[in-house]
Amino acid sequence: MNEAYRSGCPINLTLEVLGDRWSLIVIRDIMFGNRRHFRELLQNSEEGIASNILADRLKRLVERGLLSREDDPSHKQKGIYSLTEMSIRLVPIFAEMGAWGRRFMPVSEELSIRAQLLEEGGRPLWEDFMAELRVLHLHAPRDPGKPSVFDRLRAAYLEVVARNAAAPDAAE
Amino acid sequence: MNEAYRSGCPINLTLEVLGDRWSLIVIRDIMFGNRRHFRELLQNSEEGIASNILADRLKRLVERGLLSREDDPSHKQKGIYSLTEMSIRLVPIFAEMGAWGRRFMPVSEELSIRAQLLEEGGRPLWEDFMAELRVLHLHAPRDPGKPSVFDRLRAAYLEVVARNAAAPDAAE
DNA sequence: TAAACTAGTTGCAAAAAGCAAGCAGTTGAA
DNA sequence: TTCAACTGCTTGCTTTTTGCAACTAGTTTA
Repeated sequence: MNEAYRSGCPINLTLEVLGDRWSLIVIRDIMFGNRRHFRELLQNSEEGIASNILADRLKRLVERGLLSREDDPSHKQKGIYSLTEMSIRLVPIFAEMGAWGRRFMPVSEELSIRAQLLEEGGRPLWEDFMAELRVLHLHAPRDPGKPSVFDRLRAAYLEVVARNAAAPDAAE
Repeated sequence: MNEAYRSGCPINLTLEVLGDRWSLIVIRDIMFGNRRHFRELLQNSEEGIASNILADRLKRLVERGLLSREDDPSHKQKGIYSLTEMSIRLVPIFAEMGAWGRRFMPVSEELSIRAQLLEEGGRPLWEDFMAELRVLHLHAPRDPGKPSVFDRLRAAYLEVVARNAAAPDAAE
């Protein structure tokens, strides 16, 4: 439990907590896909995470304050994983990573539409999105006037999926 | 050499290239510390990277287009590693990671002063810094009017180091 | 009451990271 | 001209992490 960090550099410390192949993927699925249970995270995983690694990452992320876990009142075995302020504040990093990936990597259209919207919306949209994640995950009061960024991102994604299902030759 | 990616998600693809414990550390040292040779990267490494891992990462990053390597004309054995446009565009990610690390992790004052300046300067400063990295690494023509962001970051760092050397009890 | 579903475990193989030492070629000073 | 120091790595070995597949104990639903 005694964590000795390699250095006090903020980039290094961020990397020590998030710099592996799965931690950010798990947080991404909770954040953008609203997957809150173990099975949802396991079975809907685009990248196919293994159950032992998912279990390990969830445990580690809870220990380190990036996620919280509560029992689901509707099912004695289910746990509900939620973002914390610490992970909600990763939104700008996700947005920048998405923008970079879109520019330099062979992304698919379907999976990059959300990154595009986040990039185009810029910091004001990120702030709205973070406020909304606080409603979803931290029981913050909902701002009645605001349209949902979360829903907008999901709708855009589903629209692309539907369009590509209709004309599968144009996919990717 | 046949790279099969786990998915076409931009965040995943970024993670597949940079999501390990050392790649971004190496790029950080080249970018902010202007370390251009193998030995410089090895011996001045704050985190103590091993030589075999450094060799492997340099090779991988060159293969993947994040660094380029040229022979140093002044020494037959030396290679000079440079950033590419692909890695220069990581500046916003570094800035956001630095800001996040400063907020949530136990950073040291000395090593976080640059992150603080980048955060305060915002995107306009990042753009200036990227322009300057293009001069240093891509042989872009220097803009004569601009004061150097790189020098400013370094000066701020050295100032903190000097201050803490004078009053070592206040050091983190 | 049995099938299906829940959150994980367990055991083992493969890959990656980490450590310490070594190496062939190059340079610069005596 | 010779030798120590320096160059970018490499090698051999151990430890840690990842990945795969099967399995488990308890819970819910039909």
